[in-house]
Amino acid sequence: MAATQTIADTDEPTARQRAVLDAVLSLMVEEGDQLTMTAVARRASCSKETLYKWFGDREGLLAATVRWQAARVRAGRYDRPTLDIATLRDSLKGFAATWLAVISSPTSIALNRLAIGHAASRKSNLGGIVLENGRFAIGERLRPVLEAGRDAGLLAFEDSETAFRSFFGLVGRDVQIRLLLGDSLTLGQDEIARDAARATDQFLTLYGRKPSAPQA
Amino acid sequence: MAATQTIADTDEPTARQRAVLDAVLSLMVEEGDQLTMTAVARRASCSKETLYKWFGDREGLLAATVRWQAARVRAGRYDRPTLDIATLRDSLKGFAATWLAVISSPTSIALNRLAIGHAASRKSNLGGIVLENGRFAIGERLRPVLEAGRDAGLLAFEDSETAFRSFFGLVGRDVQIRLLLGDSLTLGQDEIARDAARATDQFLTLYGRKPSAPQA
DNA sequence: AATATGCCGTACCGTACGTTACGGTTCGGC
DNA sequence: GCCGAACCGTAACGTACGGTACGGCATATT
Repeated sequence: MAATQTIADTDEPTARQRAVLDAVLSLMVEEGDQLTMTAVARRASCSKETLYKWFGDREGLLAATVRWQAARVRAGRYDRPTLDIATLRDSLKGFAATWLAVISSPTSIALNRLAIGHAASRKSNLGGIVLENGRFAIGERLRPVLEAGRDAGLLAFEDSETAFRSFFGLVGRDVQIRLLLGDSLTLGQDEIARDAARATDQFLTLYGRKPSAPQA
Repeated sequence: MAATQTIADTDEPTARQRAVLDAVLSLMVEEGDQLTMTAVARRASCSKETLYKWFGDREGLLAATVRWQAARVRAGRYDRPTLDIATLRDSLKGFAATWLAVISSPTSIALNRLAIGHAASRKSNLGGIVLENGRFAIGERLRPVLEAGRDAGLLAFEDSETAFRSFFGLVGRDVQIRLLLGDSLTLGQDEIARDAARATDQFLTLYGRKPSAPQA
């Protein structure tokens, strides 16, 4: 290793390296297919030699890109779980809207396409990284909210994971798969807000405390 | 043109051609990545020249494969919409179970991965074909059931498409995206049946006539 | 000033793969 | 039994791309 600038899986990328990763993202979004090392080098105005020194190989570059984008998305923080139904509803709506905005963003679409393509061949963990930082990360962050809601007597469910998965389905519906397959589906700000509210209402209908407890 | 056996987009493939397409499917499922023309020819015990004569080029071969698999899945027929709640519930459960079985099958996963990978580059309509024969086909087939349920006073919704999308979300949840990204999620027969029943119950809770009408 | 380091730009290498071409074989029609 | 069409197996071609090597430049260090 010595003093080389090789970026390890855990290191923070430098500013220049982040610029390179942004170039990868922009190229992914615009060209989709043409994500070649030469194209990246040209877009980022760096040499291929530098790419290989920093990221090892193509896989390493892609993995670093996924992590970089994940770190950026993760930036949004969430408030403490609260005790009244209005705040709970707002929290859920916020989660839903954020999630819809993420999965409908061109960056997320391109990244997921890439990871899904690589999931076909075993030798690569891009899919795992995307799952870990997408689907599972949001699940982990929503869980305390759901459990706080249950503790406050606002929600009723046995397993928070199962409850979350229903919420996930009500929010996302067919949006992600349609976008991934190239359907021209556009979600504006107002549409996202409306869908988030609808999904939240439906979730509260299913798992709220007022009506009789659902679930077999 | 002349008497060549070139298969057009609308033609039915011959038995031998279907065998070739099955070889493509098996190769896709097993190898994922290694879907090369040479590998297909070897697996199908045919010459590459024949592949090109029959399917034009690689794109044509893949498109024919998608259509072939779609035709096979479409084989399942569905009964007439009925008028009592028990039959409606059974119809919905049947749809849900079928859909879960499809999206969790190795063939569907491999096919969707391929189509998603190709959706990144514009010049290909594999994604459109998959959408048309998957998501949209099932939507079209479920719609008469939903509308019959509404006409019979069992369901309440303004837009059958919107209602269907909620059903779609409640059934699929995070299953498809997790499988596409390589998550090791296995759905057995009993699990599918349980999930289908749960999703149907939840859908009926949201859109059934008995409780107050939901939806803003 | 001299040397070293880090990086850009580009040329280069090896390989994988889509596509084409061709010789040999099987088979239906005459 | 002969002819042509269809098809198999394989070799060959062209290209695209991952990865490497190298010359030049700019900045930092001594």
